[in-house]
Amino acid sequence: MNREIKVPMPTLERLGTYWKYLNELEDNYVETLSSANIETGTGINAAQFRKDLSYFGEFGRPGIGYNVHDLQKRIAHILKVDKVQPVLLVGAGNLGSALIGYPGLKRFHFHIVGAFDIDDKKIGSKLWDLDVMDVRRIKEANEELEAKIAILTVPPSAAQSVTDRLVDAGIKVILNFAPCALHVPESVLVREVCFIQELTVLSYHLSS
Amino acid sequence: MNREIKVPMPTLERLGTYWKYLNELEDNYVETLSSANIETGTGINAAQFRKDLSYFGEFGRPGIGYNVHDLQKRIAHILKVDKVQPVLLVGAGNLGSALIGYPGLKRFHFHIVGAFDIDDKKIGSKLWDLDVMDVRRIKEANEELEAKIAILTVPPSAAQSVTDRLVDAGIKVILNFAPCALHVPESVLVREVCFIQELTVLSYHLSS
DNA sequence: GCGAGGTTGTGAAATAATGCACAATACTGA
DNA sequence: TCAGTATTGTGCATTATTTCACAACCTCGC
Repeated sequence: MNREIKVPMPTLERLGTYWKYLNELEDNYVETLSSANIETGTGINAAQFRKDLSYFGEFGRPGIGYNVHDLQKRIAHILKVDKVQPVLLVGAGNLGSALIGYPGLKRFHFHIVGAFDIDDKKIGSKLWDLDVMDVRRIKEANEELEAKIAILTVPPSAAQSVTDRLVDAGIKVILNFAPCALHVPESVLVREVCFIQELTVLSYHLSS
Repeated sequence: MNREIKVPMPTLERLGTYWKYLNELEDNYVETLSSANIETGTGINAAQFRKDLSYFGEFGRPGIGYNVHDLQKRIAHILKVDKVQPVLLVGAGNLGSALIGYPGLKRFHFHIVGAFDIDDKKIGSKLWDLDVMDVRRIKEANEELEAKIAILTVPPSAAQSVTDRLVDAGIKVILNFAPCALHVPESVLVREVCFIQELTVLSYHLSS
């Protein structure tokens, strides 16, 4: 283990996979597992799993394996999902609405605590159990909500201006569903989710 | 250029980014660009862009750069998105509905031609302009539709059984939104889209 | 026609990620 | 107690990916 070296991005991404799998095992009352079980369950190489964990300390016992509950808790702590994470959602369209209704978010401790839009027709309406608020008041609203994470489901034309507001409102990381590159300060991290891009990769593999 | 060597996955993924960006430039009547422009516009290193293209041939002219329209067309051809790609969608819930209504799909030549569900209450209803069909009849339906691509937006508990049907119906690639690993034959390619995992990566970066 | 300035395509170097292999450790049963 | 079997954590070899650096090429203006 070595806390000084920065953790590779692929390791971080796999950590989420492990965590989801461990949650599933816990639900099924599995108490113990080995790295070989991880390989069977997730398709990720057993040595890779052990190496990934080694960035953060020691988690298992030689000859024994890992305790499912402990490992789940410790990975949750590393990923900062051991407590509820408040999340803002901007863009109350079809996709935004679908995300708010997505049961996985709550299950994994991401709670959408505020929904915003720029469209006067949407502002004030209900989206599930949330009131859609005016995106122009997002800074004000987030003084109370104190979210650091935002999900962006606006059309690409609005994405940059909304992003500027989010940064101003104290948002530190953004999950961007708009198919466009966002310009943010160094300190803010953006991850893109692009269905089109996923589909093009798949499309390429047809008949080749 | 070397057609014998298999193209790295990261290259393939970036190809989609280039293609989207080229479409945008075309819309803005830009005729010519250099690899340096790509770096500015997409954040991807200029040499990386040139190397990526080199897997498929020569595209630019030394001293000049690239023709936007030509490059767009040639990348579209490589990705097999130069013609309309028919797509099946299984799972007529919130997320499925949002995807059908997502304008980006049509714009980039992915046309959802059939929607399916297992729930009798949904079968027969309309989703936008599509009739929701019985997933048990998907093979039959796809004999006419001839889609090779499927999007899966069912709950994890149903994912594997639906996947088996999709494979049986001649689907070759699957975009999986269900948060679970799918078991498919060698010849079928699956890509996972997992919001939770994206959020955990972002969450990790809070305050570190 | 030629030099200056710009740009590609690509071999080679540098960097990053993965997977092997093994010492160290733990349990089980005879 | 000890042999046999299982499993971790990690150094190192391997493989994959990115980036550098430069020859080859193109245009323009004088």
